[in-house]
Amino acid sequence: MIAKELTIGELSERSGVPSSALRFYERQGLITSRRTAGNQRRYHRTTLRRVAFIRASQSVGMPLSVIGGVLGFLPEDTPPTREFWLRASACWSEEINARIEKMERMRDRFTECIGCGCLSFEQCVLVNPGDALAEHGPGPRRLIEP
Amino acid sequence: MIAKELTIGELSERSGVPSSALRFYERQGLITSRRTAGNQRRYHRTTLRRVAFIRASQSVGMPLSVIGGVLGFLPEDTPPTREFWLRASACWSEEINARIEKMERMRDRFTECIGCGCLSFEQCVLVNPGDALAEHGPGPRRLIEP
DNA sequence: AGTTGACTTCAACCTTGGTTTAAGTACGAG
DNA sequence: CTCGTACTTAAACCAAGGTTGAAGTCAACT
Repeated sequence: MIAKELTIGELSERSGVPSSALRFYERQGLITSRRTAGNQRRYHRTTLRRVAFIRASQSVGMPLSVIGGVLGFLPEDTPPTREFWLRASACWSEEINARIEKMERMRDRFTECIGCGCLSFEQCVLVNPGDALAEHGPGPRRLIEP
Repeated sequence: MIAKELTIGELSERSGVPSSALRFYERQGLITSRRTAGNQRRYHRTTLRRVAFIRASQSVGMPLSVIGGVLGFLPEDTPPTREFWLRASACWSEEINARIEKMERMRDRFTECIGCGCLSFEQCVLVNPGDALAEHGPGPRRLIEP
């Protein structure tokens, strides 16, 4: 038989991701599907990998928008190359490391600040944080420009 | 003169926090106010400290619900003791450290997983994360039971 | 051919941490 | 007392990442 396509139910069961979430991912452009004559979705088998990548990336804290950006480099109907995985991995690691460092700085400042009892609006970096909410980084440059 | 109470505008200006946010904090029970005959809010001066604590805690990633839990131990009309600050600091540091460790584990698993190319639903811890979304920890035990 | 279960869409709803807006009321300076 | 500014409320809205439900259609088994 020719490579079997998956219905949304099958993809859902095999990935453990609810159909509603899969439809949501598709609306967001993270996955794509063919439609049958009756307007039902049929997924290429490689979509399983894409979904796995999405969930794994989410589990390390990546927002869907960024994941989508990276998946844009992955051709829809071919299995991802080993190189893709390696670059994605490097990219995520970098992001995670940046976040860890930021949290470490925060923790140290907090302890310091509390320790000296200075919690006031004029002096304290924590209370008037400049970079505290600067979450919108440049994203996966490494993957975009290999 | 007797210890001056603050209007919401004064509290807002002195803390740098918009009035809308202060009203929101009050609805959430994080701060309290007396009302004038005309139904306007008047804040005790110590509220400035509470607000500072709220913003500092937010800046290290604490959700308002948890901050509220901790502030529950701080009497409304007296300035916070040094001991309170120290315990709160210890409490937050612990939380932050836990989050950092979790992210480090995630990063390592991700690299490992990607490195071996195993990104599949049955084997991969990342794809079926047990603790990935276990954000609802026991909260500030250390402060509750000193 | 009929029935059942899986599929379709759209819209409403959830949480967190607020902001914005409208309509109305209070406070304080002059 | 009047005027302008500051205050009050409720309700609607934003982002993310979906879930839930209603109403209707498709696919497949018998």
